[in-house]
Amino acid sequence: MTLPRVRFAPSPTGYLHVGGARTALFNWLFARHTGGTHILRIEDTDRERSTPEHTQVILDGLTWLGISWDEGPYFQGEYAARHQADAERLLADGKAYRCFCTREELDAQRGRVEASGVGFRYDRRCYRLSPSEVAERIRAGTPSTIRFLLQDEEIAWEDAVHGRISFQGRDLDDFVILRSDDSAIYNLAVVSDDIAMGITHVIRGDDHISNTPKQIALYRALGHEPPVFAHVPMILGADGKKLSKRHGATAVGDYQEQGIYPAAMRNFLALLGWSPGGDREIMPEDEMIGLFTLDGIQKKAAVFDTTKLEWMNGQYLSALPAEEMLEPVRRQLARMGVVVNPVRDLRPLIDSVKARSRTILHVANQVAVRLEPARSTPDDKGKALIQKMGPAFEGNLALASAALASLKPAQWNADELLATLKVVAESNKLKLGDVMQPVRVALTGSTVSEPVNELLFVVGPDSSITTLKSTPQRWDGAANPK
RNA sequence: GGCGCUAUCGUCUAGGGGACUAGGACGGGGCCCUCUCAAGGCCCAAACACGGGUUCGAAUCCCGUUAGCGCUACCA
Repeated sequence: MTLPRVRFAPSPTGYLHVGGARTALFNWLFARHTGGTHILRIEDTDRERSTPEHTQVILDGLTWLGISWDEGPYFQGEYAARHQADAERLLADGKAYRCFCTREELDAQRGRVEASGVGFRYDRRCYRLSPSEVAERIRAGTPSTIRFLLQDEEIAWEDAVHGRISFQGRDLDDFVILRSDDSAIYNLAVVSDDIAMGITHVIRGDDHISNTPKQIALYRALGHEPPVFAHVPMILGADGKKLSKRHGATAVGDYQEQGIYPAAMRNFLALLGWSPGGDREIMPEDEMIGLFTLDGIQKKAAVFDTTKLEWMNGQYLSALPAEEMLEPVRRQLARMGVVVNPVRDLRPLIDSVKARSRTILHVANQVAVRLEPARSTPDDKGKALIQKMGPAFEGNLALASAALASLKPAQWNADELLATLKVVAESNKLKLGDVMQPVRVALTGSTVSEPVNELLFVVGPDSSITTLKSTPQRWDGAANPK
């Protein structure tokens, strides 16, 4: 048995859309699961809209997601000669014919037919031209396209995700396969390339279902068996409409910017329209590959739920060694204008905040505050606490900072810090929280953080004490509203 | 309009004729833990679109209706 050969075939006319990324992911997963070959083919035949920049964005996006390819990238534009030869072979075999209708004529025909409330199909007027008429027009240099002569017969296939799908030839059009400038139309180019590249399984979006009967007809006319088709469902926005820019982030680059970790994105995308069965959610790469099958693919379109993506990202971040997010965190800090001493080890800071973060951005924000606590400002809950405690906020803060200031450098560790704060609370007949919370808010601006003793440890003695002491002045307005 | 695809909690899904009092996850609500929060644990609310069949029995099979989506170019 020959190993499967699959391809991801994006057109470089925009960024890498999450829908495209998921199609790529399914192709890749299928290839890795079966030991087959994953081919990347850039469909750049739309010269108007295709750019090398877009190609690069797609390549970068796939790489970021950890989706690799074994062959390519091939560029469809390089196979124009073969496409043309295939079209002419069809013409010679009587399976296609020249059409001299102009765009304007066709638009007019279409307008008339659609006005009468029926679906438009080309009326084959050029197919009825006599050989001498055709020859005459060619001699006169009349531009022509080549149209495929579609037989009136049932065209059906066993779709790997939908089961049997069938179309009637009479519902389809004699579609153009070669433009008047001799360049191939999508359906021909795809079939020609898929045949040439030995593609065995075509895994692509649902929106191609209606192209499939035309492509099957082309395969047969060209003398080849069609591959297995697997049409994967679309990805929708929260309103149930096709995902588009209106919905906010739709490019994988956007999620990279927002601090999503690639493995989490990949895991989330895999589960959008595919399920291994049972309750599996968070899956390492090798397990996903082991479990992936085409019949685990959903028929129904899926809504992209950003909240669940962020939850999943948080799960990944919590489990990720700080080491592995060092680079993205550093990049983000630089973007925020936080100056970091190159020898400073950021890992303990990352470890202390990652469990409370859903994105790399959250991690970086919290690391920044721990690096420079003086940049903290109270958030809403922080302000509420300050108000609620009144003068006790500053008072307790002073008690805590005095005690902490008396600690020797060697005592600045989580255990000693906790013990010290407990002593402050007990000797002043305060609840632990009444001491802890002001410290936490002063250092971070937030009522949420790692345990306060760990926070102090990670911020360090000098920075902690300076910040604690300066906070009442720093926040004069916030601490004494109105 | 024509053709096609789809239909289980708000969302992602499990489910392949009896195991369904329809399971899990996100989100929501509550409790526990705790200096706070996150994580974690426990609990609650929340769905088989509708109508007909087939069958002893249907979320599961068939038909229809409705709704949503896709395609309907010398775009891909």
